Amino acid sequence: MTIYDISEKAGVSIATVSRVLNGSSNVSEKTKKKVLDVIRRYEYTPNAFARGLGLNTMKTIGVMCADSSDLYLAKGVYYIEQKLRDNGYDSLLCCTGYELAPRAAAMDLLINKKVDGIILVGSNFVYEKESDNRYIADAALQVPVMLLNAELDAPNVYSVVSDDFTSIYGATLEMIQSGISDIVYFYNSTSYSAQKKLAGFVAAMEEQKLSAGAESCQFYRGSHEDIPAMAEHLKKLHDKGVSFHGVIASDDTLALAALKYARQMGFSVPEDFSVSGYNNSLLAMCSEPELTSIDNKLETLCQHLIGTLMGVLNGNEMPKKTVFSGETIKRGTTR
Amino acid sequence: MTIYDISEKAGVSIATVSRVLNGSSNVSEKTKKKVLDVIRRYEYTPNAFARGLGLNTMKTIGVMCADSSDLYLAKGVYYIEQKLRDNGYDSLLCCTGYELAPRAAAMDLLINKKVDGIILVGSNFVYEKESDNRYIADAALQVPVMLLNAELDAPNVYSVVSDDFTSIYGATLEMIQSGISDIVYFYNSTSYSAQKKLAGFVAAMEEQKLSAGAESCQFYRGSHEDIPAMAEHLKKLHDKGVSFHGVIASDDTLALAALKYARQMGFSVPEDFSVSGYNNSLLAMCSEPELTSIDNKLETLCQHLIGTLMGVLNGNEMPKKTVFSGETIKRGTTR
DNA sequence: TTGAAAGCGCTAACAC
DNA sequence: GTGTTAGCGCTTTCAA
Repeated sequence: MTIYDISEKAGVSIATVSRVLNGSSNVSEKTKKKVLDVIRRYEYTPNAFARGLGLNTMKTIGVMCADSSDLYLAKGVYYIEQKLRDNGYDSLLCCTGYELAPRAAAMDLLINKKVDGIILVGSNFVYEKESDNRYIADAALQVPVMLLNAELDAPNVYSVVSDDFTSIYGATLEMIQSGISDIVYFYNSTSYSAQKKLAGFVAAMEEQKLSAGAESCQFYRGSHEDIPAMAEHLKKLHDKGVSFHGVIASDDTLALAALKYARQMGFSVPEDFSVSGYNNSLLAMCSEPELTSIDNKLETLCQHLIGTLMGVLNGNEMPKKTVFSGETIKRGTTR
Repeated sequence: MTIYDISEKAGVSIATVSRVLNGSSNVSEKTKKKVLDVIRRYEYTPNAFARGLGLNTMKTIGVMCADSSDLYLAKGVYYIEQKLRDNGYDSLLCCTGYELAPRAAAMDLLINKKVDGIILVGSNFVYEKESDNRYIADAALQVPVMLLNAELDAPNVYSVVSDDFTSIYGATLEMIQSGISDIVYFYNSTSYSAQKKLAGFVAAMEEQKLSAGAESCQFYRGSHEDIPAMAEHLKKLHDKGVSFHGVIASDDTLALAALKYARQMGFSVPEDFSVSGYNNSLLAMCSEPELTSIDNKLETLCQHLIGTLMGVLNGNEMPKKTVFSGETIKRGTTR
């Protein structure tokens, strides 16, 4: 069933059918009804490919993330998919892992599929080395690229971020003021956002004349899901003679690992040992006591990101960067 | 840059360019190289919409799930996306929630977008009432529909499931044999798969001459993420005078809630109280002690599902239903 | 082995 | 307010 069949059965031209289909105003109520009747009777729906060919868009946005099963990224993807749909767009999902090469390849794929825009979910898409970010700038030559929780200064690239520096800075300060001075910052990423967080920790510590040297900044490399291994990392640190009674984690998983470590050591939390997480994910409710964690307002970020993208697609001038602040959700792992 | 430009620059016809593009055999090595050179020089890539119009496919699969931020469903979506990409297909993601109407709407949308197939991730897509499943059978009239962890007998619908009945049956039996007889089954879904699980529990209990009445089968309605509320549900049950020292949960979240309840009651786990979860998700590692949970081999299921879909798309006869068995991963919450 | 030409089903400029 | 027609960029017969 094509537009020709409908036009024939309705006794009008294909142009009229097309007008009805696209809600054009210049059609008399009478013919409109006539056409609509035929369309409904035959359950006709226009061919999306033909339409795409003519309009050069199929109202699809490419959504890339390292790993859509990661608790935090999954939430991001979820919100974004919802809000895109609300705006009449579909989401083409691409899980790329954390390496550069497959990401660049995925980008090419998306652009060849003629998506109207690309959204990168997660700060890990922006690398430290400037030249590694060429793949983003290149893609932005073709379609707008939106970064969730990452920043990159390039034409047609837009960023919506949470103020990670300030959030971690605040959490660290609070922990210090609660009377703990031997704090370890525990992280597993070197992305732009991760660097901001680290800087927030260091700033707060130094401001309070506390050491924030290599030993207090613990980088964990390994699976993002292997909590026992993360706990083991802290145990080894302790065994090396480093003493600490507080952990600021860059992620709820790492915070949970810190909690596991504390329990293994026989510390009671939060009396002897404090832990602060990040993301305020489901995990924060899983432990006993429940995790103090920083909520970075992911849904707000996503909402804003989609708003910005829609603006860009409509040809409006939109802000290149928007910053929201996070909020500490205090629960049982801090005093 | 179109196929015409390339054909002109290469001094051949568009048909030849098309042949080269599609790896047709009937092109001399010499012209092939000539065309390929031009293509590379101009970085030409064919227009996907035009191609879609001609071939009537853009190699895209619709992936529906209730909520891609749900820990379990997210893993499913993740594996499926990966394996589809390995086979040269893209994933159009649709998060539909748990209601029928938006699901039927999403299906129409996907079909109108001319996806080559539809995958439903999660047992919740199949409803108890037969007529509510018409939306699936209808969609299957247009494209193959694959069900992950759900079953529906209709033409062009294929199921890949884990044997939930046997898994729960086994877990229940084991708990009984460990010396616990007052066991509560704790669940939050009435999907087909959920019913199988429930049946597994009831079968094991009755076989051991234990009661599996209304009080031992606790249905929790409410947010799938609100662990404290779930724990509260069990607390209320206890306050009503129901005594129980074991919980078989249909989900790791519910199991964690049971653990929280046990802790609130001052039970020590697993000495006084046993808990068994389901899905063997990240959550199983979060608690102390870690959760005994049933691994339903999600990745294997997904792998098989995609294999079946690819077979169907290639016109092969494929099995309508495939069953894998689960495996109990014993950790610290059971004796 | 190659080329010419007829679609694929729609949109939109233009004419009436 | 409605119809005619020229694309959009590709695939695929059919001839040569």
